[in-house]
Amino acid sequence: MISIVFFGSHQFSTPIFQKIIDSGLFDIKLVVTQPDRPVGRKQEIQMTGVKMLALKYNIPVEQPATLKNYVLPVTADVNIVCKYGLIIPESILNSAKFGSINTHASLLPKYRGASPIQSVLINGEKETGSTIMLMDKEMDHGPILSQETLAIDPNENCFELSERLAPLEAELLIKTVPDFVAGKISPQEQNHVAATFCKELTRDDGKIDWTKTAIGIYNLYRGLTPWPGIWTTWQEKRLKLLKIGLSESSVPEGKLTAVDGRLFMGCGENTAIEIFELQLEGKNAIDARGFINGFKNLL
RNA sequence: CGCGGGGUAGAGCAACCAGGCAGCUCGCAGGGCCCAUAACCCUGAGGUUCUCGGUUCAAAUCCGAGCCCCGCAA
Repeated sequence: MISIVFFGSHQFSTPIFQKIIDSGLFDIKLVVTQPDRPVGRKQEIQMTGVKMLALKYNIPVEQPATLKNYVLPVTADVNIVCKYGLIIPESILNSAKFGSINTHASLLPKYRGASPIQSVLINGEKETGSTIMLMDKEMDHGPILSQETLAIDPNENCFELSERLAPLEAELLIKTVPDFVAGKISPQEQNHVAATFCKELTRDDGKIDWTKTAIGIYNLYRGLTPWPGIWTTWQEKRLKLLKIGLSESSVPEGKLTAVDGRLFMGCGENTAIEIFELQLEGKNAIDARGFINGFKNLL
């Protein structure tokens, strides 16, 4: 059995970790995940999903705050890293017998970085995929072991795409690792000149630029749903647009407009979106109809 | 004690600051108009104004305490 140390912190890592456990192919010696952190308005301390799983299966957990000078208490055949969230020093990467393997939710060398799933949607890509690769000291830079492509539905959002990508990635991973350890795969160097990058997203990335076209804004919406979501300002307040769609209507750019009980916003180049569900700062989320009824005199 | 908005009819809002019959847009029920309608006209039902206490002749409104929802922030 192949012994592994699993590194993961993000929500996306949880189903993949589950799959690794369920496969029964691996001897999981240790889980490394980020420290429990305060979350939400009440700042309640919460552990990562990966840690919850580890506890459930009685797997030892380490949560170093930093990996500087950190030494793994065990060594394994392979380190598997899946959205751990911190840069892992070379000394740790090289501590495993066969090295460290990373999963990345894009068709590398495209979309290296922290937000591949969001970014492909924002850019309106038609396809994406999963890549399993060896890690080196640069981010998402190592030789590729395997890759699989997935077509993107023009209307799916980040959550839905993640839900489809995660099992694909998990399958590919548990197939690739044993083959690699058995020497059946020769790693392929990435075509570094073709590399593109995506940064970590913040709430500010969800602020809508109404001079962009409707399709651009719709893609932003898809990429940032459910987090951090897209928003604009209205009556000096933050207005989140929770559910929108493309529209053929012709309405003024950047102006919230009600027509026949439906809500529209004009975008660049005479395009428009329709808003179905929205939320004003300090208020609950409501549908377009309720919004129009309440703010009729302001629309 | 991180900052801020809010709780009023089934939904969304107004009235609160300067206390005096609780209102608007929808929805719902009934009726009318129409070839017909989610359109239009008329009528109606539906409220412990989050809870508890205080001030007052009088509290949705002012004061105090509590519960709940939400936007930031992390």
